[in-house]
Amino acid sequence: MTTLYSRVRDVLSSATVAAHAAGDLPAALASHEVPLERPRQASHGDLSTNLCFTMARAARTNPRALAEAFVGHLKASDTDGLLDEISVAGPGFVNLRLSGAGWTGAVADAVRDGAGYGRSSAGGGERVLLEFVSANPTGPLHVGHGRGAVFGDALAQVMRAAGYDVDTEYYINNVGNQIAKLGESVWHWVRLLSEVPDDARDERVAGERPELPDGFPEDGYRGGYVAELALSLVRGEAGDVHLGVDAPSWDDNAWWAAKEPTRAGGRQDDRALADHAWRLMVARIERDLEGLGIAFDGWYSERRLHGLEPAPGAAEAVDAVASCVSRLQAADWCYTGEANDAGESPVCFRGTRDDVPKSFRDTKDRVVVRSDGRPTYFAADIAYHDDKLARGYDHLINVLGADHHGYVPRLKGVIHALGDLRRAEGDAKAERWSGERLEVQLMQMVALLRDGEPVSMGKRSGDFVTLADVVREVTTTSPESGRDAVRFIFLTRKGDAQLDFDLEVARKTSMDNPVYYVQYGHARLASILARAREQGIDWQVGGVTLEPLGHELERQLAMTIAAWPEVVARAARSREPHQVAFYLLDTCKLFHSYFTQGKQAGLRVISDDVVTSRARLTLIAALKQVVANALALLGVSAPDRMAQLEPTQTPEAE
RNA sequence: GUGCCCAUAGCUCAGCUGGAUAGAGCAUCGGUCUUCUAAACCGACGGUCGCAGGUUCGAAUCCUGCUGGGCGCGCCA
Repeated sequence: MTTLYSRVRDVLSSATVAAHAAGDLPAALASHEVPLERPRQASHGDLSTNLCFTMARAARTNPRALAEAFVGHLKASDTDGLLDEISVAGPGFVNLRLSGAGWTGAVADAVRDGAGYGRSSAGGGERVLLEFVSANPTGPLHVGHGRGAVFGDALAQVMRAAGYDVDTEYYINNVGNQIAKLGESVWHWVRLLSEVPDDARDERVAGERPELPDGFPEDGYRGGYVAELALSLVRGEAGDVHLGVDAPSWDDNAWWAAKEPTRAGGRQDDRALADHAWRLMVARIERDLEGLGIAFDGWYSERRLHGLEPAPGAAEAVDAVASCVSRLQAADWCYTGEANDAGESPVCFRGTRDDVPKSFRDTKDRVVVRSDGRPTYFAADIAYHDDKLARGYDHLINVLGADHHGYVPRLKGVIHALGDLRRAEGDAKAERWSGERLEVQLMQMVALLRDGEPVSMGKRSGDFVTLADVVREVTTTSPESGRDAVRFIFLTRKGDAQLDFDLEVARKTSMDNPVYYVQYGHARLASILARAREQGIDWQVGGVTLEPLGHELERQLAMTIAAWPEVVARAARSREPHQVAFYLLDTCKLFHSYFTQGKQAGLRVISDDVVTSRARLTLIAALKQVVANALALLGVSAPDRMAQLEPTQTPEAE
């Protein structure tokens, strides 16, 4: 499907071919290579290209002179009459003013393509695995996780629309010290609650910070959610769990004991408890994500990598971690490190090797298997990324919290090493494995505020405001509003700057909180079309002419519609879903302006002039389509109607 | 100590492979509803793009140094 931009690019492209043949331009450009942008100033035309600049730089000539020669070929290439005026401006811009037939074409494009308008094949079907959130299942999600979640989810949608083949995945860290600690914390609550009459239990665990049981570990998880979790276990709501009565010994990881029974470790009962605890947390995380409209294509269990459970559909568990480590060891990517006092040695990853490209060479070799034989988190991650690539993905994107940035080069070094290893093993599919295959999108921290005052978010302290709490609290006018507001707030800024999330601001329904501005725009567009239906004006008949469109604002609106496929492609390429959010704001601003002028200056969409009304209704329909498509990519609802509020009214507080 | 991210209007933020006179919203001030939703619109006010150099036809954007804020640098995950 062609778009206005692609049609104009075709014209420019063939003009470069003609100009090049005539010796007026140093090179010819393919259509997709032609730079095309909307000038900031309307007087500079509808579209503009600076292709003469880049060519002049390469050929070391004067861009202005190139432009003068180039425009001579444009008229002849414009066989469909898209261009009205062609001019050279400034140091070498070529400015284009489109003909009416040209710019109204964007309106027709949007109406024709409907929900598909804006989609493209720019991504070329590249298979991408997008991993995000992946929060440890030791507590509920907080707002920081929410930011990564919303970003990742919107990015997946945007990239899919731009022609990437994206799968999303959540990596469950259900192995290791933190899980053991969760199990231990739950155990203390279970022991306490077992001795409390059932009708008194609810009160005992109530609140964000219930009084801890005696003997609760200093570094345990203190949040009320742990008590709730224990309560559901005690009541058998989570299935049949055998509850131990003695204090557990988590010093050595229970999971390790299962793997290597010869080592001293936790008992079967304790493992069962930890196992139930993280599963319940994962279920809660999944529910909280659903509250934000987020569902993952896959959930990947770390236990699987350690051979503690089989892959879905597989008969037997495989210890991929051990396999990766031993193979890396054979290829000298891992080696036995210095022994500790007990004479036990760790295994280290040689991320400092000279043949690791400098940008992701590590400053220090890292332990993958501890001296006591237990693999580290890093070891599991090696196996995990090996598995990701082995599944056939061309490109891996990990959305991580900014506090993990030091980890990134190490991980890229690992992929480099795995590629080297796999090629040495004769794996033809590993031909292109390199550190560049992994891309990390860092999300900076979120500070939760209430009226400008910081709200504490420590997981261990128990003084905890969860993501679900936040969504619930910012819910204002409709059940979806909390989700919509939270998503839009996260998506109206880039991910690389820290973000203050103020609960009071998020509760407002004013322009402090622009999601409503955009939704109101959509509702207004919908109501115009509804009005047209009431009055029996059918704009969807054949032969509707767009010729009556001609007002400057209508031209700008059409050009905005024309830009939508470009916005999607660029947002996907640069991994910046916020560009879609700002596009929405710009588009709705233009529309609101048009609408108000219509009321005040005889530019009404629906008038006695049926031919003009039909043309304008088509424009409105195209706009509504574009706004709806953009909102869909962001996962924000597009209401056809919004309840009217009094101008100064703020929603009633709960 | 060392590495990464950030610094644009009073506040919150955009600014597209370097491009034309740096833009929104909020706040402040002043206007606009008998007619498709005033959750809207129009106007005014407001900037030495943290500081200092450099690269070039051209720098908020690229490079170097500095200042300030955040975050890493574990046989934690």
